[in-house]
Amino acid sequence: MSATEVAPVSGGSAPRSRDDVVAAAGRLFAKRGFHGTSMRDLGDELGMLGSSLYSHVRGKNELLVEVIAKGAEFFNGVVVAAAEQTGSAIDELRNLVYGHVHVVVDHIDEARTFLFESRFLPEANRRQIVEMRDAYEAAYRKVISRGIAEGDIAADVDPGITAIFILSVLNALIRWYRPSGERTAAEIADEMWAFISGGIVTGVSR
Amino acid sequence: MSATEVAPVSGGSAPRSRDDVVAAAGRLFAKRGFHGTSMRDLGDELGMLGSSLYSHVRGKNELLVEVIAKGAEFFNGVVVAAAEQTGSAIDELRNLVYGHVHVVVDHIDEARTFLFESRFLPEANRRQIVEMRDAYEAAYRKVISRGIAEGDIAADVDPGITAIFILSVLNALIRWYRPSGERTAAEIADEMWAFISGGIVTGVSR
DNA sequence: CCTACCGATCGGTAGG
DNA sequence: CCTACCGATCGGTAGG
Repeated sequence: MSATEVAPVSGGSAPRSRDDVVAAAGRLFAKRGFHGTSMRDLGDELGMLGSSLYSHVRGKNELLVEVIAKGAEFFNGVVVAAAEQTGSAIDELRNLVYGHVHVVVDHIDEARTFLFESRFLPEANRRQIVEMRDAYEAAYRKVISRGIAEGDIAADVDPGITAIFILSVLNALIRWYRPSGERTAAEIADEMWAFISGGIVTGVSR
Repeated sequence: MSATEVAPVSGGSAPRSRDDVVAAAGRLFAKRGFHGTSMRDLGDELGMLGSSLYSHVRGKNELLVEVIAKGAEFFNGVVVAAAEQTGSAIDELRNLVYGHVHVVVDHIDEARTFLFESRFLPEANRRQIVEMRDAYEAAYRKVISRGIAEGDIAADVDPGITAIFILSVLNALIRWYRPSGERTAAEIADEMWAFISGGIVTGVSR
C-alpha cells in the first residue's frame, strides 16, 4: 500500500483503477508472456478475482493492446523529440540512441511487452505495430543517410542494414537490463554510443 | 511428401519419427511460442491427433527441452570449433561471429526457440541453459581481452559490455532473418563484422 | 496412431 | 468487486 492511501476499516484494500490493471498486466506479460499469464494470475497480482477484471476491461486482448500501445507511444516520442532538434545527423542519431535507452530503463515492462508479445496482438493491431516499427527503423535509416551526406558517417556504410544493427544493440537492452545492475542509464548509453560510433578494432582502414 | 517416400496405398501418410515430432515442435514453438502451441496444434502439423504424440514423447515440456537442447548444441559447437583454431584473437572473434550467423541461418527454428522460449523451461533445465549462455558470453569476453593484449583491440574497450553488444547484434539476427531475404549468410556475416569491428563514424579518435 | 475419455484451467458472462 | 457459473480447450491417460 502506498503512503498516500488511507487504511481501509478492516482488512480490505483500496479499489484499483483501470491504469492499475494495465500496469499490472504489463508486469506479468513482460515476465511470463501473454499466453503464460491468465486473467486469474492477473487478478491475484491485484488482490482480486480474475472475473472482477472485466469491470475494468473488455477482455485480455484489450490489455495486450493497451500495454503495447503505451510502449509504442514512448518509443515514438523519442523519434518526434529528436526530429524537433536542429543539429548535425550525428547529434540527432546520438539523441535517438540516448532517448531509446531512457525509454527502456524507465518503462521496462511496456518495452518488453512491446518487443516480445506484439506477435500475439489481434491482426489489425499487430499490423499497426509493424508499421510503427518500420517507421522507427526508417528514422534511423534517414539520419544515417544524412550523416553520410554531411561527411560524418563513412560513405561505404549501408543505411538499411546499419539501422538494423544499431537497433539490435538498443533492443537487446530490453533483454539484459536489470534495474539492480551496476550501470546507470547514462553510462549504458555512453558505452552503446562508443560501440556504435567507433567499433572496436584499432586503426581500422574504412 | 518427400521424393524418397513411397506413396501409401490409399490416402494415409507415412509414420512419423520422434525426430519429425521434435522438428515440428521447433517450427511451431518458434512461430507461435511455447504457450501459444497446443499438443493438438502440433498434432495437426503432423497429420495426427494431439493424443497420439504421447507415443513419441512423454509430454510437452520434454519437447521444449529437446528443441532448446538442439539449439544450445549448435551454438556451443561454434565456440568449440573457434577454440580449436590457432590464430590471433581477431581471427577467433571473426570465426565466432561467422559461426553464429551460420547457426542462425541453418537452424532458425531451434535458434528462435532457444532465445525466446528458454524462460518457460522447467527450472532445472532453465538453469542449465542460463549457465550455457553465460559460458558463451564468457568466450566472447575472453577473446576480446586477448585482442586487447595483442594490441588489435582498443585498450579502452570494456570486454564485458562489449561482449554483450556483439551478442546483441548476433542474436537480433534471430529476429529479423528471413530465408527469403536478399542477403546470403556470408554477406550478412561480412556486414556484421564490418559494423562490429569498425563502427560507423569516420576518423574516430579512439 | 486412434477411440474415448479425465480433471484442471482457460477466457468470459449474468446478476448482484 | 464478488458469487456462481458456462462452454471450450488444455495437457495427459487407458486401452487397444
